Amino acid sequence: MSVNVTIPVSEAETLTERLRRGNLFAGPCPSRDILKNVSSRWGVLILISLRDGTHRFSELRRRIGGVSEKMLAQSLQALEADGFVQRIAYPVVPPHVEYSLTTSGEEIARLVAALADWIEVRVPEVMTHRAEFEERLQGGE
Amino acid sequence: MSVNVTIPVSEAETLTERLRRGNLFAGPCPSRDILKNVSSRWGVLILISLRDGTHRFSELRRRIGGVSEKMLAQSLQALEADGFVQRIAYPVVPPHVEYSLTTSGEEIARLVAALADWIEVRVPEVMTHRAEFEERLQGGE
DNA sequence: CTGCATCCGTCACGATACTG
DNA sequence: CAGTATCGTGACGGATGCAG
Repeated sequence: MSVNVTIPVSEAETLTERLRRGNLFAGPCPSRDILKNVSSRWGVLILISLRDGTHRFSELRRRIGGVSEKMLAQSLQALEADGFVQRIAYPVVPPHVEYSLTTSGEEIARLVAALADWIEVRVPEVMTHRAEFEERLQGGE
Repeated sequence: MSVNVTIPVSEAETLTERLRRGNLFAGPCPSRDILKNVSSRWGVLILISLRDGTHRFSELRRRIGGVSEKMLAQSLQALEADGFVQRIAYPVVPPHVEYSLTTSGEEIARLVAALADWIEVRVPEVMTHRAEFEERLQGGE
């Protein structure tokens, strides 16, 4: 369970540099897994969805277009295990389960949402660039 | 090539809300692809690596632990097509190719790096939480 | 050195059916 | 309603060989 990783530290050692405990550039570092859960196809959308409060399983399922029950449950569990999502199950029938962000979940969701916002705003430019890029491939060959 | 997507707009319409052109929550929106390239296993590390300047193919390969030639080339091309990475090939032998961030690449790399930094710092807490979570599963069953 | 092409194993993912 | 179990497919990703 050790996560000690040697990292190169320059003379100009910043604050986050001193606090950094993982190293994404080292292959077997657990930070890779964490990033994977958070930045996965459905992980991103779950985190963003939960930013506006508590939601039930079926609400999330409806909100997130194209997600299957299996993947939603799986992704939610991964985020719960990492401590980003809190799950509360009320022992009633029919079942009632609520999902919300933990404190650290809110923090990381903020960063993820910033990335998502940037992308959604820039979709047109990127698509244009993609078209030009592929056009250049045609002409160049 | 149309990317028009209807999005719900509340009365409190923010700035990014008005500029938003894509919708990650709609299944077939191209924003999903963009996010995928950027937040992919190797895309993240490439963007972060290029933040400190221009690098050659083999430099990136060495720096990013565990990446294969194939995936590095593939990921770089995806990022180039989307306009985040600029590729300059010098017509010499042996070949010499340099990769760097475009302006929009720098912007998105900043956001990705913020996410990565946050994760690397929190690796220990998350690992602890994971252990406790799995322990609870044992005891609860 | 920097790729591209090919083969091939793995596993992520979706569809479906079933349980509490 | 909120999952779990099972199965089948396809995409992802690694290894190797080759070209410019």
